Amino acid sequence: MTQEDISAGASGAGSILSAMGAGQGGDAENVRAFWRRVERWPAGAQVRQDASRAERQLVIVSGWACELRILPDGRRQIFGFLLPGDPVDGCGSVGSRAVVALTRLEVVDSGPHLAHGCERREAVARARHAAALERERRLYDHLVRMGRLTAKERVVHLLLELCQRLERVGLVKGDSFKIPLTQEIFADALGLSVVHINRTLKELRRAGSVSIRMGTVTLTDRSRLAAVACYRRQDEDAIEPMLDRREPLPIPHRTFAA
Amino acid sequence: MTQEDISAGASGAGSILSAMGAGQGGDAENVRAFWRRVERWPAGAQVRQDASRAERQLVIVSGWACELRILPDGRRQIFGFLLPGDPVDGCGSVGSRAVVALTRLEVVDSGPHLAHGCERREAVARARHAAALERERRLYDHLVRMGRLTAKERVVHLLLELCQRLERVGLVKGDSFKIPLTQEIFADALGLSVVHINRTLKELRRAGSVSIRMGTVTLTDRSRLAAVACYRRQDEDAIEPMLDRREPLPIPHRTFAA
DNA sequence: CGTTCACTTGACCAACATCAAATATGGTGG
DNA sequence: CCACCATATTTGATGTTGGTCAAGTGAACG
Repeated sequence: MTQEDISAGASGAGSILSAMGAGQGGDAENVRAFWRRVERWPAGAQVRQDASRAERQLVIVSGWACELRILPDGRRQIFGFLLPGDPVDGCGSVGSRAVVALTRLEVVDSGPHLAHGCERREAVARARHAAALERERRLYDHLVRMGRLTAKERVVHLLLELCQRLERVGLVKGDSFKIPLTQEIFADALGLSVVHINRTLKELRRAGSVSIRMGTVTLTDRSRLAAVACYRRQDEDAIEPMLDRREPLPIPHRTFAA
Repeated sequence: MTQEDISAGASGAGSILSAMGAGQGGDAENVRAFWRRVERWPAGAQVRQDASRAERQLVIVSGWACELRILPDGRRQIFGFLLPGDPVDGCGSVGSRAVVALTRLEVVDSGPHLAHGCERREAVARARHAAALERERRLYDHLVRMGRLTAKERVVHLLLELCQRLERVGLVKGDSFKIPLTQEIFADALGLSVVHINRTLKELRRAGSVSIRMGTVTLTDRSRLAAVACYRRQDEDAIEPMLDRREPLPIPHRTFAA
């Protein structure tokens, strides 16, 4: 896959990395200092957030990771994927989930940029905050996927999300992008079995809307796909249309008594 | 249900409300000022977080609410329940979900306590941060429920969560507590149909482990229930046992090529 | 070349959804 | 206190989605 392809352009506009001055905008000295601080993790490694240094705030430069939990009996649930430009930590959710590298990973610590007196402090803080909001929104989306969407919808919905996120960091070419995921990982993310993921992909492929082969995904008619999968892009969220039914929620109007 | 029952003791130790000095510990004058600022919402109302006043930070004093989203075709997904002592907003997740009151609701704004110079500032900020961490953890739990647990496990797991949270604010008597929820709301939270929720509850009742009647839930052997539902209490989370399989995650070790 | 890992397929089964109707339950107005 | 009504809960019959088991295929890597 060439790690280079995946990392290329990861410092897209608005991301934490660009706020740190890693992109083309920064002066050469700054960029060199940036890369000197990059850490690398092998695929499969568990990325630990050293609790003793709370101000440490890792950001992914290249590669993919995922957040997950494994139940005592072996069942796995993946909570989401971390892409280039994403911060590794939530609000600091230590103990409630693990972060595992899915590919070779390059990360930097954005913590120093939050120190008093750093000229980029404001921009980095803003970018981090925006990223946290988006992350929360993604968790809601994921909840909707698993709670209320069918298998086909789930797959399309997730692919659309990944496509949109990768697009923002310049990792989508035309209608195609690469995902370093096995069908098994897909299954663990979407709460389905590998076999059923496989059949669902086959079905989507047959319908011509989605093609996944050798780690390259192509989404031909994204707006149509978005409609069938109830996908709502990140930039188009008003709270109003989220409840515009005559009957938002059947509120219990009975008074419970012992 | 007597709103009074539900609100009683809601300012348990460690909560935001107790940090604000609403409990028995505070002086009378403070408590009176606290109650003067309480706002009320009717059941079914959508609690809006006025975007123009970002520093507004509502906390529930009494009653239940839920966070949810409704899809264009009417499918509903509830993301979680908000109980007395909980802050209404996430990190400020405007637009990605709605908050709806499930009962009559009493809320206060903890924003003023975060102003510079307030003597309780530190304590309130700490409590808010702790609440945010817990909330994130609950989202993960919910994801696991819907992705990897069976219907029976989901119900038990959610009931255990609610029980533990209510216990912390003094709303559990013995093994029993009250929930102002219909089975339909339960279904929307757990991604199941009402009918199947009903049958699952019946089954649990028959097994003697759980009894739900008239809005009162009784969990007899909680530690056994926790075992069967893969429930992990909030206080016992180490990250280690979360991945202690020989094979944490099958990492794609094949290099995808176009 | 054999081994390993991922993907694919078929046969069968269980969990859960859907549809429709009956039966509580509690609130309300007489 | 009773009859009535709207809401919730419960149940049965039936269909669909997705899981499980097992076996086979295909591609990379040593």
